Amino acid sequence: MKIATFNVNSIRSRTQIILDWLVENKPDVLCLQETKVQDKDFPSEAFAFSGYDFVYRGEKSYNGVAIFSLKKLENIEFGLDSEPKDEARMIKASIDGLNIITTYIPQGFFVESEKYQYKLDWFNRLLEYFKKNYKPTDKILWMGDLNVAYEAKDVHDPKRLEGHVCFNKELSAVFKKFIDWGFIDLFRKHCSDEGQYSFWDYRMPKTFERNRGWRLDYIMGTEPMADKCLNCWIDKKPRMLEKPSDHTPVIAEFKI
DNA sequence: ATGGTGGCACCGCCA
Repeated sequence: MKIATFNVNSIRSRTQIILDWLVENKPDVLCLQETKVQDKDFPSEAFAFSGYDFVYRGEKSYNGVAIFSLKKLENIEFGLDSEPKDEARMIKASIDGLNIITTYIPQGFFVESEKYQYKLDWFNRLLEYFKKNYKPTDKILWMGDLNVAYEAKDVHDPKRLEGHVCFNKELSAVFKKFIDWGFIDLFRKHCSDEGQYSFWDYRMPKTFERNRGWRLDYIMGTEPMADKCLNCWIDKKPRMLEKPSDHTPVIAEFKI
């Protein structure tokens, strides 16, 4: 079984890239973030004959999440269980007793802003959601654009970037609470190398070519899933295409 | 402090 997550930065502008990627990689599940489309404009027709079941929740211009699955998605819920639910940032679904949660965590703007506080609150509310609804012994995969680089090796210049809304000690401490509860970073289970990133900022020149990136996209699994995880890697090929997203997919393979 | 780009919506906002 193969599971993937990808921040597409607009599903309408990258429909063909996603379709091609599904055909080439045949993941059992693909979670998308930043679809940037309200539900009535979601390009459902384009995926109607893809062989995938899919669910989505979006809003105009910003955010938006989706899950594609070869097996039928069940027990679908949108958003957190506290207000604001932020439905366009979270979907929960299950397949054969495997719980899949995808999130697009708020970016935070800058640390002194209310948006950053909202981000921290969002993480804490999500942790409460996990604690309330699940046990660490349940089969859970939580994946998406988590907008956190957990360790120094998850950014290209930790000295300069310390204090950024996606890389600072306070944020890493919040993220660590998920690890302490029982989530395992499946990429790091298999690869401890530096220089492994899933995001390269468009706003500076040649970030991808110079590998000035960030690892912001994760597949987190509870122990029963980590035990079954054969490999987890970052697929840079979509980032080499003509009109790439600023993110690239992360994939995990399981012996299931 | 986040911008040199890119996406969307609508002539600025968000990453």
